Formats: sequence, C-alpha cells, structure tokens
Amino acid sequence: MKYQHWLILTCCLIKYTVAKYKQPNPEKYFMALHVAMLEQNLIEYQDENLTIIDDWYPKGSNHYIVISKRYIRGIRHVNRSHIPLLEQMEEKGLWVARSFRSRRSYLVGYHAEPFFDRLHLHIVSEDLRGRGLKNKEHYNSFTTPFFMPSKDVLHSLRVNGSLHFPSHEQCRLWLKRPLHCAQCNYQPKSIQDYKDKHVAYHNFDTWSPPANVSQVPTGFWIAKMWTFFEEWGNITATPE
DNA sequence: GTTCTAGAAC
DNA sequence: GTTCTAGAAC
Ligand SMILES: [Zn+2]
Repeated sequence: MKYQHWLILTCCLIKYTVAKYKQPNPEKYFMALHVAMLEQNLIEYQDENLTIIDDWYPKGSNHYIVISKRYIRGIRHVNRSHIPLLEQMEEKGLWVARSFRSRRSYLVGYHAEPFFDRLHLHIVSEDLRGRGLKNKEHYNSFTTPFFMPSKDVLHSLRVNGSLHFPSHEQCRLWLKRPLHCAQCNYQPKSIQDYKDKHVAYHNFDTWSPPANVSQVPTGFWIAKMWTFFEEWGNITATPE
C-alpha cells in the first residue's frame, strides 16, 4: 500500500474513534452537577450546607456554581422556607468570588429554565468572555430576563412567597434574540465580534486565564505544576 | 449541557 | 474564501 492509503486509513480510524467516544448522552449531562460537586479539583469552598465549584465551561473570566448539599430539584421548587438557604448561597458565593478576584463585578442569579438537575446559583463575572461562552444563547442566558437575579428571587419569595416564571416560548425568544451588549448600546454582529473585539472597549478587570491559553503567563503554569507535584507528594507519601 | 459540520450568509 | 448558524449526534 502507498502512504496515501495509510493516511486515509488512519483518518478513518480517528474519525471512527472520535464518533464512538463522543456519542451524545443527555442523561449524563443532566446529572453532571451531582458528579461535579464531588470533584475535588473543582471545589473552591464547602461547608455543611453548600458546595461551591468552578463551572467546567466558564461563561465569564470567573464562573462559580453554588450548590446546596441538601438535594433541591431546582429554582422552580423553592418556597419561603428556602429563603435562609438562598441568602446563604448568595452571600457565600459572592464571598468566594470576591476573595479570588475582588475587583470584578459579578452576575448572581438563576436560569429560568436550567438544564442541570439540582438547584444551582450562577456567579459569573460580568465580562462574559470565558472560554465556555460560545454562542448567542450563552450570552443571552445571562443578559436577558432568562437570568433571574438572586436579589429579585429573594425579594419575590419574601413578598409573594412564590416565584413567577416566563413561558417556554418566551424563554426561547430571549435566548434567540440578537446580541445586545449589556454594558452599552452596541449590537455585536456575532459572538466572536463580541468576544474578540467589543469586550476590549469596556474596562473589565483583565487577566483572563481561561480565555486564551497561549496568553497565560509562564508563572501561572509553574505555579500549577508546583501544586500538582505537592499534591502528588501527599498522595504517594506513606502514612506514619 | 457540548462537539462537529454542512450549508447559508457574508 | 471565510465566518456564522442551526441541527444532528447510529
Ligand atoms: Zn458594550
């Protein structure tokens, strides 16, 4: 066989392997938070009531998820009795976020139609330039009423004892609507236009590690490796 | 929820 | 030719 044949064969093999292992599995993703909240390297903070983790696909330079340890299905299943818990989630979440990047402002709230099972509060830096933000729907899910700010949720619970949710059709319209910068009147032509160009016009606290790996300072990786080997030492060390 | 990609839009 | 969007994922 000529080398071209080997090349084609190899390509087919790669394509087959990728197709086999990247099969869609919605059930797996639906339960992802149950797994993620136990993942040690994602956990930023935890106490007896809450776990705070890094979002696996951050939509802003910083993106934390606050999860209640006691299982609650979602924001549509809370009532007056949950007010103290929701207050604590907001307070602790912001405390964690600010302790890492104090100068950033954060969007704190719930999605009207969350995808994941289990109540979770989003704390995302308002620059919305994270590596996980890839389409219009991602952006709109934090900048339209699809995003229900924690403050509003708590207020509504205190006053009415319940929450009002928009219809599915309304949610779809919000997610599909044209991009509109949440900081000014500019209407980005696409999400790339926003992330690559427009975001630079705003005075967001810069240094965004996840946005572009090649721009991360070498010191960051050295620090990462240092902690890795430190942990490795702890794992492999034999107990006294 | 993500990834990939064909075909539309530019 | 490149960028963007929407829909499938066997
Ligand atoms: Zn703007």
